[in-house]
Amino acid sequence: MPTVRLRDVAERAGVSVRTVSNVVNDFVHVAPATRERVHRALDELGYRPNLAARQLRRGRSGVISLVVAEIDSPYFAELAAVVVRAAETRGWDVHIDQTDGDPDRERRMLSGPLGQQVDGVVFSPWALAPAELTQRAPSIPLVVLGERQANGQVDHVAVDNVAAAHDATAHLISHGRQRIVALGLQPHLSNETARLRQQGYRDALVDAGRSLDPRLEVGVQRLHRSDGAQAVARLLTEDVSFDALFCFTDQLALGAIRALADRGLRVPDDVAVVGFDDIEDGRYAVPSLTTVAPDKRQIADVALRLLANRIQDPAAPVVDFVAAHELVIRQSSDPVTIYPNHAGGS
Amino acid sequence: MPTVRLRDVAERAGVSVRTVSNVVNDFVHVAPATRERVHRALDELGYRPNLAARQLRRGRSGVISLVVAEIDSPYFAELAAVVVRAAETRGWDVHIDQTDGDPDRERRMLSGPLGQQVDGVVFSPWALAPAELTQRAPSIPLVVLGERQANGQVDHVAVDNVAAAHDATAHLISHGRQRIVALGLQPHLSNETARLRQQGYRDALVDAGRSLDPRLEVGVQRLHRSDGAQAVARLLTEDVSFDALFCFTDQLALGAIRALADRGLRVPDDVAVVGFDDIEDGRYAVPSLTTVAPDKRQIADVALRLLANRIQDPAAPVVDFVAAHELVIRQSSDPVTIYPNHAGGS
DNA sequence: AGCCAGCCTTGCAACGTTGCAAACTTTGAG
DNA sequence: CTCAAAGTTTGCAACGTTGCAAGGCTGGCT
Repeated sequence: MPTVRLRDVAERAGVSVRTVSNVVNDFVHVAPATRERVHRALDELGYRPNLAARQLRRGRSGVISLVVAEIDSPYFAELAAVVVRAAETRGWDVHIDQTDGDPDRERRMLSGPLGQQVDGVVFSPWALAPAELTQRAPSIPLVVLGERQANGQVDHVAVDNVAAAHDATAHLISHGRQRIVALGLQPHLSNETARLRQQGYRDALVDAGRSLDPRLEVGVQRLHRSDGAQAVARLLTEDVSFDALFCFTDQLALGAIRALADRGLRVPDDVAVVGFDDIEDGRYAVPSLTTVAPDKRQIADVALRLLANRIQDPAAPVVDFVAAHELVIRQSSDPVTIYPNHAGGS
Repeated sequence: MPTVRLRDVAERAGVSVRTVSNVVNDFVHVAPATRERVHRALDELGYRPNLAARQLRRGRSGVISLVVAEIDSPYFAELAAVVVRAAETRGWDVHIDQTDGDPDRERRMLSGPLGQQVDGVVFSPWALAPAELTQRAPSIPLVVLGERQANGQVDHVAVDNVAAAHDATAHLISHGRQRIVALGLQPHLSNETARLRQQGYRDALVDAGRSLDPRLEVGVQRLHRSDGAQAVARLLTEDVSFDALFCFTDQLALGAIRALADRGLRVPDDVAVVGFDDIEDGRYAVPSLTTVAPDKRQIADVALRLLANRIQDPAAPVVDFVAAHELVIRQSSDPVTIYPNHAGGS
């Protein structure tokens, strides 16, 4: 496979290297005849620009990095898919990095994954405290997803977690549920998202004149289905009574439903379940899962727009964007619902 | 953010640029004292190598590309996660590309995604005929996942799809199922995988002395849950009678289960369901999903090993590796099963 | 005819790194 | 004490591209 360089094309077309470069980059002021000739040589030789050289010269790579905890978590996978598609329209390539929710790895990513290889980072923190984010920010254009950082020093896109959790909880209350569990605290991590959802849950209970019961606030190690299943199993073993679950992620909710089914408990008749994220699994689960649906498309679009701005003007004012969310009511919390929201392929 | 170059470090440490490079690359023959001094300068200035320059000079990027149809498909997401982790141990970064199952985009990826930016490609084709794969291969080290290409011209890792489909179908037969649907043909695509699974399905029926019924071989447009749900809905509308479904992917199976539940059909009592892929959703679905589980870890490990070999020696003999698979029996095909395979988080 | 403006093309240098091989220093053997 | 071998450090050039600015050419205007 002979690597074809501008020089090779130039020789073939009988022009200078610079002119070929001009054609490749669609510069003005190239005579149509020349352009034509160069294009032919380009095609014949199958030229493909060496991005390393281009980047070295231009100082830009056209690659951004998306940093998430784990790419095999459906929420992150779905988010990654929309980010990649949105990036395409901007001519960007996306490099996906996993941190496995490890604070150290998250920290390392902040100082720039891939060396100076990437022009910017879209970062979905999981275990890192907001303070750390702002502290490390300046080294590279950065947009943070989720969480919320008090002192707006970094561009940021997220749903209003407190309001969303409030909505979900209020929905359960309005359907007559008496003992609602909040499932998904992560006290061992600086997981701001979990904290905000807990806040919304409490607010809703207080607003409804209910009292808080610490036994109904349940922590998990991680956020997989197995954690949800185990947590519910524990609750049942410990004879904590409850008739509803507000799970901080859909994965937890699906695991929880699984565990309830194993114990012969019916959803939603015995226990109503609400999740968070609107992953595809939930739409097709049996019963289908009521959930808070963040507008992922919007999150991706806005994040990339902010990142583009930040790259262009590092001194631009910081933006804190609140993305839309919607409570999608399905079978798991509402016996009346038959089969809503069936459409929507991927 | 001042970009720190080798030169800056060299000045600070009072040595030549070349020596700093030697230290960074852990070359032999650097005096301990010098090494120490350079290391300090490195730390103090926070040097990070410019990978573009390094790649330009070395001709290697340390990045490989993983090309899949869609990253938000759980199977691909889970596969991507193991590939990324396996790559890490080799010091490689992984660039993930989506083709959306578009033949043109798959073709383009073959001629080298990202310019000459990547050292090799792990490619999971979906819509491309095997012939095309071998034809285009030589431009870049390549390992193909899934499918099967007749004339071993490309390194290749896959489960034995025929045998696996045979296992799944035979399992349903042995449980007394009479009319077994094969769900997931893709006649409009050159999808070899689907063809092989169909083959295994037919073989199993023939082996059991059953006759083939074309009405029980059902095609789908794509492989999402919605396609599975729609296909089942159609079958029921058209009054095709069946008591089992062998779905070519777990996603189809989960969609199918959803549709069956909507029509009041019980799984597995009325209809037994088997999927393929062993995605996490299936383990926690209600009922939990019987499935063919390819050894994803092994697939990723072997694929990267082959790729490393190929990069090192482009002329090495071609390897065709058959990865392990296992039929995991859960509730959806076996009323006796209570709650197997609960463990195993992600 | 002379001149200017605009169009088109080009050569040079530099981006930050490492391969190469030369040059210098130290060590040890004879 | 000399010389070779081994250890250590260095300058130069090149990887393929594009920014810069200069140069050549053409055509239109006076």
